[in-house]
Amino acid sequence: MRVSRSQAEQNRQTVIDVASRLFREHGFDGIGLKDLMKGAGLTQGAFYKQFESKDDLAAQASRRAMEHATRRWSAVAAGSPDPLEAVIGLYLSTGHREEKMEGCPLAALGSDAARQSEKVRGPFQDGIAAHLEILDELMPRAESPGTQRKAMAMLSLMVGAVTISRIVRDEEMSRDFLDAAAGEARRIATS
Amino acid sequence: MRVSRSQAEQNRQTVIDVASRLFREHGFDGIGLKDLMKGAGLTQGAFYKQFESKDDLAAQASRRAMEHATRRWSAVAAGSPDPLEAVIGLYLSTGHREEKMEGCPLAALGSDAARQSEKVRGPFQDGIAAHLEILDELMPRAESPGTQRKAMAMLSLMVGAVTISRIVRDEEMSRDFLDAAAGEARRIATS
DNA sequence: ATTATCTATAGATCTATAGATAATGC
DNA sequence: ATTATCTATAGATCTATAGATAATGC
Repeated sequence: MRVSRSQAEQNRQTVIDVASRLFREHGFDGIGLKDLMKGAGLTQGAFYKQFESKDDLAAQASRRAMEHATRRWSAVAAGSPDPLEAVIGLYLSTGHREEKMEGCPLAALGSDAARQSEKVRGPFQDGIAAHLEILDELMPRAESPGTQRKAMAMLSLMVGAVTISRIVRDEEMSRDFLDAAAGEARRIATS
Repeated sequence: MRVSRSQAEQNRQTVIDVASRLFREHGFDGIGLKDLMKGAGLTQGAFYKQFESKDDLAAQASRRAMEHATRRWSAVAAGSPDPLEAVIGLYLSTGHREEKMEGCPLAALGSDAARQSEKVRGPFQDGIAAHLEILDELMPRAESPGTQRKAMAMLSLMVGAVTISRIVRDEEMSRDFLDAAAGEARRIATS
């Protein structure tokens, strides 16, 4: 039953990956250790040799999810002639709205995260700061000062819009929120 | 043990009021029927004579919370010489950030609501529409068309900012999000 | 006679721990 | 000998139901 150290380490990484997705889909309280471990092909009993507690896993999964999201923004920006527009367009798309499990952890877990321990909120804060840095760098610097504050407003706008677009049952209204936010995000950048 | 019909109805209303606050504080999955009923001075056994299921209570509590929030916006607007500024100032304040239990359900339960049944998301959608109507009416109509879309962007911005300000552990950063969003909300209105 | 609430409980699930097992690592 | 994972379980909690109780409403 015992596996090699590298296999054990790989299992641990798989659990964190799986948890980062399942927490985004079901919320921190909406999925148990049994199903989280099952998602990684293990049983519940193996959990506590790998993690201190569920809160510990939540913290590590949150860090991984936020870092993944940050890298995604960087990649999208790097691969486009209009980087800021690319980030805005991708984030405020129906595609992102539908893929909660792989999408932004702030939109998938925002109100949940506010109720978590400091250990979990720490990784969220770090990820937020990283997102702000990317937006700040992409912001046209010519005529406009205060890009830091603009980045904060833009992130708030985008997170709020995707969150609301996922609540709303009416497809047209849901889409309008994404479009309205995209339009306003572009205006924030160029004002 | 039996109480009069009007007393029973009053008890039901109290349960809905209590639930609308406790769900905002702990999330839909973060509080059980036992504690919800206890908050209304009753025991768990009385629950199913009053409600179909926990989901049923979640829907009714969500409706009440959203209607309460809408009325609050109306009242604040009606009592100020600069109604839109009053709503923005109140919503994006540290006071609102701290009083999750009495504050906006979208900020307190946004990512949770997206995972709920249609029965719960319906009341949220109705409340969102009501909030948009208020913003739309308060928006200066002079030079600016598309007030409907502006209202959507403004609501997304405000909900996102309060949600993030509650996650962030650093007090200065948290406050900066509220201030940045307030500044941008004013600019959306007057552009 | 009806019924709102109570106590009690069923059956499922949750987090966390204990002890057995079998493969690794020395 | 050590240890990663397994099965099994403790003890708490969850939603929902059953039956008793006592006050209302006819």
